[in-house]
Amino acid sequence: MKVEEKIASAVIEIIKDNFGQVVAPELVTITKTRKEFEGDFTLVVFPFVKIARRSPEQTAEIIGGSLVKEVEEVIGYNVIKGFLNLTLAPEFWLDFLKKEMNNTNFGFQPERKENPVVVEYSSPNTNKPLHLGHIRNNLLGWSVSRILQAAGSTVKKVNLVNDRGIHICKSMLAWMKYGEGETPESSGKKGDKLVGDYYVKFETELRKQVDQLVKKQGLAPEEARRSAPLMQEAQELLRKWELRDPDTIAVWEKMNGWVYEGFDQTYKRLGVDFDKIYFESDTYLLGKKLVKEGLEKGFFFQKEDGSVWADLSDFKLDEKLLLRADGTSVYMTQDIGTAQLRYDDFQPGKMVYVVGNEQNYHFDVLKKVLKKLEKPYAGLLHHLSYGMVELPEGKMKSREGTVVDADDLMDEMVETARKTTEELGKTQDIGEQEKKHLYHIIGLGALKYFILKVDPKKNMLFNPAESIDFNGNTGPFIQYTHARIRSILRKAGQQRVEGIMPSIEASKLNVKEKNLLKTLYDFPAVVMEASEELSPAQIANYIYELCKEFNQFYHDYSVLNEPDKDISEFRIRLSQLTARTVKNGMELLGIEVPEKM
RNA sequence: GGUUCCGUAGCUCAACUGGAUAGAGCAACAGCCUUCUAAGCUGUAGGUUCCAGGUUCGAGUCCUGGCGGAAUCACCA
Repeated sequence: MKVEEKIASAVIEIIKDNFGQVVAPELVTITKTRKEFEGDFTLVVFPFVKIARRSPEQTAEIIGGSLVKEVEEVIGYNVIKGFLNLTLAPEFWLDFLKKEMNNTNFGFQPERKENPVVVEYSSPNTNKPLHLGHIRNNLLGWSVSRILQAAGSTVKKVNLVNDRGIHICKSMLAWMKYGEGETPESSGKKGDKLVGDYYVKFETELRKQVDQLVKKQGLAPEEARRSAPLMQEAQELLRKWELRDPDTIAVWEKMNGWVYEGFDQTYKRLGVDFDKIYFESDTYLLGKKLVKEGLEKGFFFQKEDGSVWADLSDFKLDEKLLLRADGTSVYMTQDIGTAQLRYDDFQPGKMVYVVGNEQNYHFDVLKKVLKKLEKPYAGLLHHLSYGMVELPEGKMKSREGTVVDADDLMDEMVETARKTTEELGKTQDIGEQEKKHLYHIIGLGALKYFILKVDPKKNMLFNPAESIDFNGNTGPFIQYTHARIRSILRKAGQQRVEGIMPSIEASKLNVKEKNLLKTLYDFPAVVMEASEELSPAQIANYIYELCKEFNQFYHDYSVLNEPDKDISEFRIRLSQLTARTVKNGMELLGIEVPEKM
């Protein structure tokens, strides 16, 4: 049991004994004592003053006095206003270090045998290359999966590829009409980029037709868009696809194959992976089937034109289309199918969908529709809704060419890492292979940290002109801190690092060492918190704080040149646990930490 | 217009879920390398937490009403 819990239950006992009432555990808030006050943990006594019928100060005095007697770790206290600051025996912190210093899994919980959590993320369309928005999605999904796992859950990472639908038909059509047989090999283009180009081509050609129709026939722009020949052809292509027309399927398979090759490269470089990949082309039929079953059972209704709808008015939502009049499926249909399939595949205890907040309404509806269908997993859905990545001029728009391409961005980051490292003159004793790897992990570290340190639900801003900093609250700062510690540990030598913990007098601990120990102590709780909140940002902010704490210690005291041998040994252990915590924490963000930089 | 989310230093973000005097980093200014890696450390300056009420011992956080921004309300995904 953790000390905080021990103190909390002691507090409940003390209140019962002294004031004759049992208080709810939620009222007992124990936090870390702020730096400007003396103490380690702080109990807020305001909630108990009514029960105690005494002033906050008197109440705190009574509880504080009893805690010193009842809880052996607590050796002192002071009262400031309604805050009871408790001081723990310094040995407590040393014992903590002793216990954890050789634990390579510090902060990670053993796997519980429970139903897995299925995390869906990435979910790209196969008509466009990945951009900065996808990067946020992928990093979040991967990191959240890793954090859940660290907190003891079994996790299945899945990707749902949007490989069918009208948008895919658009790039197919453009390639068939204007492509002249171009392939990634013939053009040297990355597969996803090539297909993306044809999607753009479709849009530009379509726009020409629309402009014509508006000018010559005076149609409204929306009407013109619908009736333009290219749009008609795309829709015809979709119908042919759903009828499994062999020629259409062949083109579709070929072009999607190019895209997957391109995506795989990007995923690999980004360091994300999946346990299972779903394709909507495999799941939409199941969705249709479920919708039809729902119709037969009377959960849904049909309009005169044959389209199928869900009436969600009992949930205070309106009607939602589930199948078109021509029988083709929509987005919602597919998601019904994939939810079912996923449930059948994994028997999950929870299904997390990492999808942008622009789809909040969609997921609200999906949950309600599944409830209408009386599916047991309707309540397991959790939409991890994250904010958009915005540019200084606003949202990224592919039509205006303001999209930040994922591959280009990674190139830039790695290049900046190279330049910065060379400018700092740190490349001497590093081999070529090693350098390449170093630039990669620094560049991606900067990018990943930049994105993951922001609370997922908030929109965030990315300014391409300013690029991403390597100083201050950044990935490279943390990587640098790790490299410095590792440098000390290398110099200390394996024997000293792996030796036993010296018995030093607890009273010799200085403030920086104690602060560092206290911060390290928090790590397991931070991991749990982050897994409950599905928030990598909490990990990022924690590691940053830890690094700052270490750097202060590093600045003020020497580890290896400390004359008192026991203290030097102790500091080696302390540094060791810090390095490991940094490493473990960064691993949860998918960021590697170097030995040297 | 309805619904949802957001609004914190010039800029980018925190604030342990209602707790003490709202904190970091960038940018600015002033310092610290003969000493384990200066991608570091220390200091100065920067705030009516959008506004107005309310709830209570206590509000950036909760409730109401404004103002400003974003998303969504498709037979797009």
